[in-house]
Amino acid sequence: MLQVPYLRENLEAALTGLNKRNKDFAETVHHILLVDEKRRKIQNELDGQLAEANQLAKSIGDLFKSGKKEEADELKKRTSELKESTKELEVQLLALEEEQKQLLYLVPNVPHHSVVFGKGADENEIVYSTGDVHANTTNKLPHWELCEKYDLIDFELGVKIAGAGFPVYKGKGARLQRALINYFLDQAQAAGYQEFQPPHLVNEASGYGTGQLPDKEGQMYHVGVDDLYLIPTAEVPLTNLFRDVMLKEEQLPIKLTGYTPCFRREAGSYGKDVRGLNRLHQFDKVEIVQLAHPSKSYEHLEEMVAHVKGLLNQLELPFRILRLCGGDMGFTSALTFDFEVFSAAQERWLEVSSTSNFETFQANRLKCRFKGADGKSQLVHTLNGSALALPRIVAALLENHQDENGIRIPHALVPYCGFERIN
RNA sequence: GGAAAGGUGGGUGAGUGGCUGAAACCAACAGUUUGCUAAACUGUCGUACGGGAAACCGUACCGGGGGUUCGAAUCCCCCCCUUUCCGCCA
Repeated sequence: MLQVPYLRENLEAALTGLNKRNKDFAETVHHILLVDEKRRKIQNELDGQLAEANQLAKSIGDLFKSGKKEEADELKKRTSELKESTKELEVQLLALEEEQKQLLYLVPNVPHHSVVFGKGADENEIVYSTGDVHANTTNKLPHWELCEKYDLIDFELGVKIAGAGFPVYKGKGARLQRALINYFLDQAQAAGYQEFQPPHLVNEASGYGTGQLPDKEGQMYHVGVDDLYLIPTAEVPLTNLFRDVMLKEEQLPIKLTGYTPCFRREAGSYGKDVRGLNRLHQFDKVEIVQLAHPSKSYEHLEEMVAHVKGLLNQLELPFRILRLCGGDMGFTSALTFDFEVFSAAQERWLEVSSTSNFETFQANRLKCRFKGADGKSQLVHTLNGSALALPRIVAALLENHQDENGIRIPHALVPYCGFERIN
């Protein structure tokens, strides 16, 4: 969430930025500042009364010790008065703090200056593209047919075991999954990311830390008996490793990677969006995460974008990079680049990575800070990106690299697969 | 799941009602000494919020919440977590 002092001192800039999201937050922000003003006033008053009570308690103690019981009793009258009024002020203060917090949960991150105003996905800017994607679309089978033809993935079996959206990978299909995971992890490691294997279930505090709670509660599977959530992305456990942590400036940037399955309820999705591998309840993903110095975070974002770009080039897939407009950007993000691969048979773009800088928005909830040279603590910037999400990559690989003799495995992947062709 | 012990600052750990925001040690940082390293010595060394231009001052925080008291890390109640033993088990 946004920091109140930031809003207080940069009100105009914040509102101008928020306007790019095609929604008006002015009222909420002003409300926050109003509550903040009240809050500070009450705290000031409360602190004064508590200070007096502390003084009195000391005096009473001293008087007791020197046997002046009557004088002590006299002072006690005042303390009981104070006790009542401080109690009342405390209730007010807590209510204001809670109100402020609830209001802050409603306000998304302020978009970066490079983000344009836009109503939705149609207005995203294409900042990179590999060229004419429609040149290679004749006689292509959709990946779900290829999966059946070459016995790679059994969607029906998945329905039997769990339900729609839980595919069963078989034979070379399963091997391809494992190859992609290893390939992505190796590439991340080569780029300086330390590999982690985090838990796949997380507690409520972690959900709040990265912003899935309270906004997107319905997207996560919740294990009621133990009050745990299945992770929708490795971002959640990986970023939360640094919840409530005070770092040293020289530790930055911290670069993490991890493979995890991801679980998403995807309630309300239907039609061609959920066909085959397009949208699943469980899928595999390798994530990269960075905790960065605020003055360097946009350089690191560029670096992450370049990393993902490299992966897609190595997989020999047609793709494009979008800079999301304000209306399409996620709640917690300040700047997001989406990567979309072109699916040759479906002839549509499939999102395979979303790489974002959250600036201090997550760090504020996480309380992940570092101490600068001046000895003052400040919030880190958090960034993350998929590198990459598997299912749509698999869909694109199958559809784009198919020919009459089967499916060609890109060179980079052959050592990981142990075969050059699926047929 | 049953039983017991315990949760204090970056770490170890003292602290059973006021002199404790918290001893001591370690780590860290700055300085002195030193041919270099090491050692030794001196000093600094929690976080958040509020007030202030600043120096600084105030308040809160010893797992979380509530209570007793003029006054709580310390006493009482509830909850959470961790560790150990037993049971179960990949």
